[in-house]
Amino acid sequence: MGSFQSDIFLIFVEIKNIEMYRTHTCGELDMKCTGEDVVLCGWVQKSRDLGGMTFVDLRDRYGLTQLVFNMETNKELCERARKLGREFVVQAKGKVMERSNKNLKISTGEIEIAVNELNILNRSEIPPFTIEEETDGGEELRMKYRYLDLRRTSVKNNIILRHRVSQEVRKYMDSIDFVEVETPILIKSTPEGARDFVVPSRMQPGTFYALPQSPQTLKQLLMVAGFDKYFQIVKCFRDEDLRADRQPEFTQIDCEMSFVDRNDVLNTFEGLAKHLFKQIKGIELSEPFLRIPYLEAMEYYGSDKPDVRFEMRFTDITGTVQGHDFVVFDSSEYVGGICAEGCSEYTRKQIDELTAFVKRPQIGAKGLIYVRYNVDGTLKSSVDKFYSQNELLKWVDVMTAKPGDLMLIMAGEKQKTLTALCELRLEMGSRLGLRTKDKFIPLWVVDFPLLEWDEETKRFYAMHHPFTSPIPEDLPLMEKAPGKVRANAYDLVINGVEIGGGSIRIHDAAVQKMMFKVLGFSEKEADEQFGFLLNAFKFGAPPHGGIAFGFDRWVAMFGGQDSIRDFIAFPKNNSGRDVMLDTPAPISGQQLNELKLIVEKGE
RNA sequence: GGUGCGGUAGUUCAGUUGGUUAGAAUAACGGCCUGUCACGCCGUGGGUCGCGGGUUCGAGUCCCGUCCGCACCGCCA
Repeated sequence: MGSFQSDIFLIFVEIKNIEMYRTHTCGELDMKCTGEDVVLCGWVQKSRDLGGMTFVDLRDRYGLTQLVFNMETNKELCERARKLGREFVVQAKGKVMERSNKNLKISTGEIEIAVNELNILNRSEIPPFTIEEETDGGEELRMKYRYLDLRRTSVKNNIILRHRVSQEVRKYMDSIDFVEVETPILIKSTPEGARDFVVPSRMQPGTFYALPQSPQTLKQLLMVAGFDKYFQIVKCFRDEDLRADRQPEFTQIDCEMSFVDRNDVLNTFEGLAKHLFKQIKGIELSEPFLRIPYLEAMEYYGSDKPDVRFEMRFTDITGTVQGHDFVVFDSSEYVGGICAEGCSEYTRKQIDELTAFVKRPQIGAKGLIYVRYNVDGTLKSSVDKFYSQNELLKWVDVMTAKPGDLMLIMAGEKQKTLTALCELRLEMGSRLGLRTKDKFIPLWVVDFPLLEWDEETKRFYAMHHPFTSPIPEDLPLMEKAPGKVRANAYDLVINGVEIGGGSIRIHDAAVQKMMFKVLGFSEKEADEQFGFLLNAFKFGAPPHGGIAFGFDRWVAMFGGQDSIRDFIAFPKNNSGRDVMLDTPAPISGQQLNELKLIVEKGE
């Protein structure tokens, strides 16, 4: 007790005597500064006590600078330096000196500070994990002490990268006349889409705000208001289960424009994407981005977000292979395959691995058939019993295989098989090293279906949202074949990651009415849920459309990682908890009373 | 809601078929050391084997339940 208090007193005295905390950061001194008197502040990364002298690595946001203490020059100071613990906060005054032994691994490695005054600004407990690049800390511990984790270079750099991207977004959007407008966080719950987070109202007990899943309707109202180019970097909330690339609160670059068609929107935001790639990654994407229709993406890649860094498209060989008494193929709705270049020498073991891969419960394929197209032109397959070499040669033709290739084939119900082939294709892409982190191929997926049929509730749901406009030429189909109507919608996909999506919206009251009808909303229900929007559309809504980008994902992609978690300062864990804040948590009885809420106890 | 993997020293992990006092590395602490930068050398302390129950002469190890973490499926307009 006594010693703790005297420590406080000591620190207090030291702080009082400080006139200027620091003259430089720990990342900026070099040989040009030798001889200068400097003052540095930072955290003790590590100290190395060699007996006669002691080295201390001082760290701040900018880098690492070595402090040196010598028993011969100043015994008392050197002994104090020896007692510094990890993560102590100190101020060091001294002279910049050239090192006799240089460390070329760090930018300040040619110099060191010969310290003549050392002030301990604050002490630290022993950190629960090492604050180093190769930390010994596990995920959970790092999240609990996230403020310590954020001291580590890689996590810190991710957060700085995020800052840089947001700055570049604002710079670019401003340069093309977009206005950033903040929209409210306490809004209204809507039935469609993801589950809402809700906030109880105290003033009107029994009623609730909802947090926005996106500012969709609000940005449309801004279009009615005449802000013809709007954007916002904005938090969105969805109460759904988490993934490595999904957090319950996440950030979007939300954009909307008036008097535009699809091309205008795609071109504008291709511009933004190119700007970011240039500024952040130094990559010049000069070609226009590829555009492929949804149906084509599904047919050739089995996914609405294909990774097109490599080809390996699917070939439908149903017609070629059926009718040879091979019951697996004959009874299948779809038989398709991919051709893995140069893999004909795959061993039995490797093929078994792939078979096990597609049979995993998550993929659920029944099996995998292979055809080796050997370099000598012969063919070896797992279905040799049913197909002659001549028959197999037809497959080679259809799949445009070359000697040395390996054809991998799956069969079954079409949709399921395409999905399984998609996983197999990605796996082969990874195995062949075709999915390199430094290569970026953006792609617009267009012409999504407007509606999706749900078997459980026996009704259509909007694939995007209920304000997405149909492609004009499909409008006549709305009444008789709603499932066939294509939406004027688009996604930006980069390296198999859905980075953003949007659409041209409905601005015509009659079309909107038709849409609600197909979705099974009565006029009354539509009015209750979206009356504010429908009402606004009566007062001169301009034609408009827009897009929203997953900001966290985009930053993570620039940072070369699949998980967005380390690009968010304080993320939630797998089950939606903030383990640092220890929340969600119960609230007090008084709070519940004020809100007129009763919480049921137990299950 | 479901599937898989995991939970052992402050931390990251090992721990055989169920069998003596549960180990290693690292961190911490003490000592030695004048050019370290993953410093080196010597020494010391440190364990609710997630929690509860069961089987057994005996459980870190086997069984049941439960909690927590990670990845994935469902879900995410």
